[in-house]
Amino acid sequence: MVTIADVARHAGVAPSTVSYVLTGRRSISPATRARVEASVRALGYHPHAGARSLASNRAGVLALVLPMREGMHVPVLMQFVVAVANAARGHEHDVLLVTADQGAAGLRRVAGSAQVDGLLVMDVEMHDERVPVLRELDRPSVLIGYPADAAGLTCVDLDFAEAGARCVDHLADLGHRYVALVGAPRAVYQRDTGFAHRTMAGFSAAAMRRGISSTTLPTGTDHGSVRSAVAGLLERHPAVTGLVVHNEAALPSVLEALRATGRKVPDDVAVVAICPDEQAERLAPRLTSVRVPAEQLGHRAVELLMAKLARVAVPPLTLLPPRLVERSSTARRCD
Amino acid sequence: MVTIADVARHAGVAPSTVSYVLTGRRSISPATRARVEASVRALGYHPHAGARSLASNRAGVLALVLPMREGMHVPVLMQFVVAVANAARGHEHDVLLVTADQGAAGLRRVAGSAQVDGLLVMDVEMHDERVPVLRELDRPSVLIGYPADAAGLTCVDLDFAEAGARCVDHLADLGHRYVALVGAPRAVYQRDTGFAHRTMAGFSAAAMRRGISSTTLPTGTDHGSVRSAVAGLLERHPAVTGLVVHNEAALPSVLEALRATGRKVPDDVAVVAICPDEQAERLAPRLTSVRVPAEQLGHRAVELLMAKLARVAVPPLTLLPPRLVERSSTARRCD
DNA sequence: AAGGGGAATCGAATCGATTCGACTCCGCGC
DNA sequence: GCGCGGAGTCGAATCGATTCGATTCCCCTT
Repeated sequence: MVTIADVARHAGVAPSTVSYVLTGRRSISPATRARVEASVRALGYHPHAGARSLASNRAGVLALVLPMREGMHVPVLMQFVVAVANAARGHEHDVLLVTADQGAAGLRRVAGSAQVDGLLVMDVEMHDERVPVLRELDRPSVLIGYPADAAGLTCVDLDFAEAGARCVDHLADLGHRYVALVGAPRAVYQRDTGFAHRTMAGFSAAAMRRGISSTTLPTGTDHGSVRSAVAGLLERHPAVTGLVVHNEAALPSVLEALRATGRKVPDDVAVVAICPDEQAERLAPRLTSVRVPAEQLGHRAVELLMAKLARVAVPPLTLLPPRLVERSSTARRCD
Repeated sequence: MVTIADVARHAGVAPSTVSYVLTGRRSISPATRARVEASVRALGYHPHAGARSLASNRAGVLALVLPMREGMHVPVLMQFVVAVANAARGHEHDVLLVTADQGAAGLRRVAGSAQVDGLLVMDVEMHDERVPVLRELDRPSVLIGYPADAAGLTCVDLDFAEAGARCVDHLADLGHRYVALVGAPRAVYQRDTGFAHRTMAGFSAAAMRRGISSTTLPTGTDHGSVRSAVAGLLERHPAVTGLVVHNEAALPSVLEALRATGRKVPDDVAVVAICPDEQAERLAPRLTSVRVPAEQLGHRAVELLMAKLARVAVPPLTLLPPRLVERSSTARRCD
């Protein structure tokens, strides 16, 4: 292995000088800088990560705590992971994967062993056992999603309440008087997940505000159950003309189910989805949707974490504003 | 931070003794062991990862190089990632994410800085720029998928050629005389990806062997293009009665397209998919399929890497045998 | 000409674990 | 009774960077 001493010898300087060239923490004459950089390249020097972390008390690694539970839409999750990895690389950091099934102990382990400088935690529940642990850790963290008690934490999320409301407003503006929310699987609500609750709350509140009728139903992800759920909904509430779908995995089946009952989109029933743009583009018809900005969320989460690492103050809660994009699954309603 | 010296003092022993208790590399009297373990718990001691890696020359971390390119099916990929993370934890290792867009330089960086003990590389192409780099690195690696020249490497993969053949055999056994392969997006073939080629080769060879007609077509992933591709296929080759689909993302659209042309599955056209079991179970009708054993592959890859780290010899190529599960999308054909 | 000050560099201490050699007991065999 | 060997423990060297004074040198001011 090539060490900093080897580079120093090769360049004819002290090891500390090499270090200062590399970290830029002290001024270095252009001549020396050039000589050292040449030696680094000539020898193919990479600083030893362990030694660096020991001496500098910085690991150059962020922990990303993955959720692995029922009802999460995997492609969205993956977009997020990749966005985080890229953003982290932009700040000279790598990403260590921690699976959620390691629970709070996993957080303690990676933080306690100084393996990571900070933590990103996804899919936080309203009452999450990991939240108190994060508070007591000596390392900064950023949550994606936010728990009931977010005091002392830094959270990022899409403003799901506003997203639900936007969908209703859009439908109401188009003349719909009765709308339904086709939501996440029941399990997601049962385990008290913030984003599902908030969407529902925003949806219902907006319907009240606009004075239109609304109903909601949780939905599974397999074709059969989605189909029968949608059919049941339309049977019980035949006046429903607008659907808000917050369940990425069920989207194709929802459209199929509408087709099967002979309803045309958007003429008989309008559909607004909360899902990533690519998915909205890929289905037929192309869906009016509020995008889930996984990429942005990941990016922002890393920015916030880096700021905390640099001891810069950050807002406790960052809610990204939802953006609704109109496509072919909604149209003005002429009653 | 609690150090090993703190633990040693608390337990009334030398730091080295604490280390031996923790690593088990020398014999320790039961009494001392108990005392040290109690102190470790009492103080909440976690060894400093950097210090450990510096002293022992082992990082306790594996690199996982993620593909991030067109045509990969994300849920399968994610299954794989999680399987790797869990398997690694089972061997006291963590997983560091390296995105493929960092290319060979990324590998050099994480290996050169001793950040990881070994590397897992996914989605290897036939002529992959990373392969020569892996050969020259001083750290062991395992590839998922295998390149044209696999000399000196360790590779794991599903036996895709055999998988393609199994599908054909199954259809031939049921009496089909004309089968088609609905494959990956054209881009996947163009960039010379092993698994797509091998499936196709196995498919075609088996058709020859069984003396039945066959045709193949690459397919996109968006609804419209899949639909027209399938419609076109059936128009040009009306005698086709069996479809082998090796394109997870296109599956729902393929079924839809068949329905749209008025063909019944399995009565008019039989369908065999190469996809994860859950997906086969989730669609309507439930699909006869050869499973893509992402979980097993990840697990096996980690096992192989750990063996190499322990300097145990391992086979250069591990091909997992495909398993075909019969479901409702194929049935005996009575001509 | 003396002295102040900043830029550039060096040397040595430091981070926290692992590991090797050495030392102390103790029991056993002869 | 002496020596031998193994079990158990300790002490010190070591891993490879960072970082904090300290030092040198030069320029500029007064």
